[in-house]
Amino acid sequence: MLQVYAERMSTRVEQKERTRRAILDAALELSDESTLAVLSLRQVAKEVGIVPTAFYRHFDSIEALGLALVDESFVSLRTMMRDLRRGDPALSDVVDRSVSVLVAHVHQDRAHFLFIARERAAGPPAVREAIGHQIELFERELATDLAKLPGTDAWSGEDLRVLSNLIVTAMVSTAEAILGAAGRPDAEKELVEQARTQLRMVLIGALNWRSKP
Amino acid sequence: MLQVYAERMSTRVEQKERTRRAILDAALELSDESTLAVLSLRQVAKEVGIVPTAFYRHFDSIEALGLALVDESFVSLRTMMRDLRRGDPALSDVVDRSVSVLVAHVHQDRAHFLFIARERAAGPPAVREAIGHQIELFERELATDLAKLPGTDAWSGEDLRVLSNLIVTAMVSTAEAILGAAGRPDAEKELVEQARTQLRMVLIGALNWRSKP
DNA sequence: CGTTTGAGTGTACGAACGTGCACTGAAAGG
DNA sequence: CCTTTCAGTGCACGTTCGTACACTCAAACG
Repeated sequence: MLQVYAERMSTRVEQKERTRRAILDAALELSDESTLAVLSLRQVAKEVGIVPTAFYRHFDSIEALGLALVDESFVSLRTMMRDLRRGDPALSDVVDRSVSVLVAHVHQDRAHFLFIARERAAGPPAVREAIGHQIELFERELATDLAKLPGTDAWSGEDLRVLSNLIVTAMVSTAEAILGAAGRPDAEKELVEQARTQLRMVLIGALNWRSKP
Repeated sequence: MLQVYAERMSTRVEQKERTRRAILDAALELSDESTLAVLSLRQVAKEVGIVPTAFYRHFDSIEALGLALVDESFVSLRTMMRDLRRGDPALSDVVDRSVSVLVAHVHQDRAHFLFIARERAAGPPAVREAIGHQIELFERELATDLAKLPGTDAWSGEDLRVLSNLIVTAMVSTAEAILGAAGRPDAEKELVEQARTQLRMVLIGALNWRSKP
């Protein structure tokens, strides 16, 4: 039953995985216009080239499909986080580098970012919850990273969490704005500059924290 | 034709306005579950108690209804802004007061805030655009208010705009979080405290701006 | 090599959708 | 008082939807 010596993927499961991928891709593409909530099983099936009922071989419902897309999207984001963590130099250029990495990933994984931005606010409750949970994990990771920076010794864990939330919120907003500025490089450039300035403002506030409570 | 001496509203237009209001209210209520995009004309009509085709006597489409709801929602927000501007004392308590006013208005106009939060990200393009435009106006108003505060003399208009955007972004995020924390007063209390801390951090950063560029 | 498995097919159904069209009847207007 | 206006009615249509059910047929299994 189980192919222990995986010399080659059996064609059966290969084909199933290929169809599953096609469904995920089609859903991602189709939900770019409007929302997951208005995405019909039949639309997806037609786009993929299968009969509607065959959809159930892969997902129980559109909502289950949505949860799979959330997981997939956040894999991209974790890659981004890893890129960000490569070398943690002084504060001097950490801002520029962070924003650059964010922008690069937004372009590279446009569909996933669009999906998250939309469904975060308007998706089915389960999807919204899943996204909220992932973002919360992000905030926690950022907090532990921030704790490693010099000058944060006297900070409480609570303050670190609050600061992380502020930064993540600002970055999410920046990502959404960049998505909305597609095809207008000048507008995007301005947004990038704005994000850098904001991040610097926040960091300056953070570094002066506790001294002026 | 025009009732110049408006002794009493004629019953005809009164009734029409009443139905229009009922449609707006029904749409607001129904779109709380899911999105405007999945809201059907027939659902709204049934909720209101009219026949589907009668809907067209008031709106051309669900999207037009959405635009009307955007206008209506931002009337609430402008009321909030006016409340905020009443007396502009020292920075000392401006933060606490601003957050309190925001929270009060979120509770008072819950449906409108929910509508804006959802449609901002997932509504029809025209609706998204209208919301984005209104938020931009907010940022501009906030920028002119900030310019009146002491200590901002050396600021460029650009920096003011960037700061306003950051603050508005944080407040929008706070409002969304509070909406999501309905019925959990402890969680809300924590969110309020977080918002206050964040606003203070940002203001400290702003006040030290230019000195540490 | 015969048997089992399961991804994908084909048909068919009832429900909900947007909208066109002809209508009614009471309030507003002259 | 007679006429016009128009919010709301009632019906009918073609589409799209989710899903049930019985099926095929090739790969995988033993």
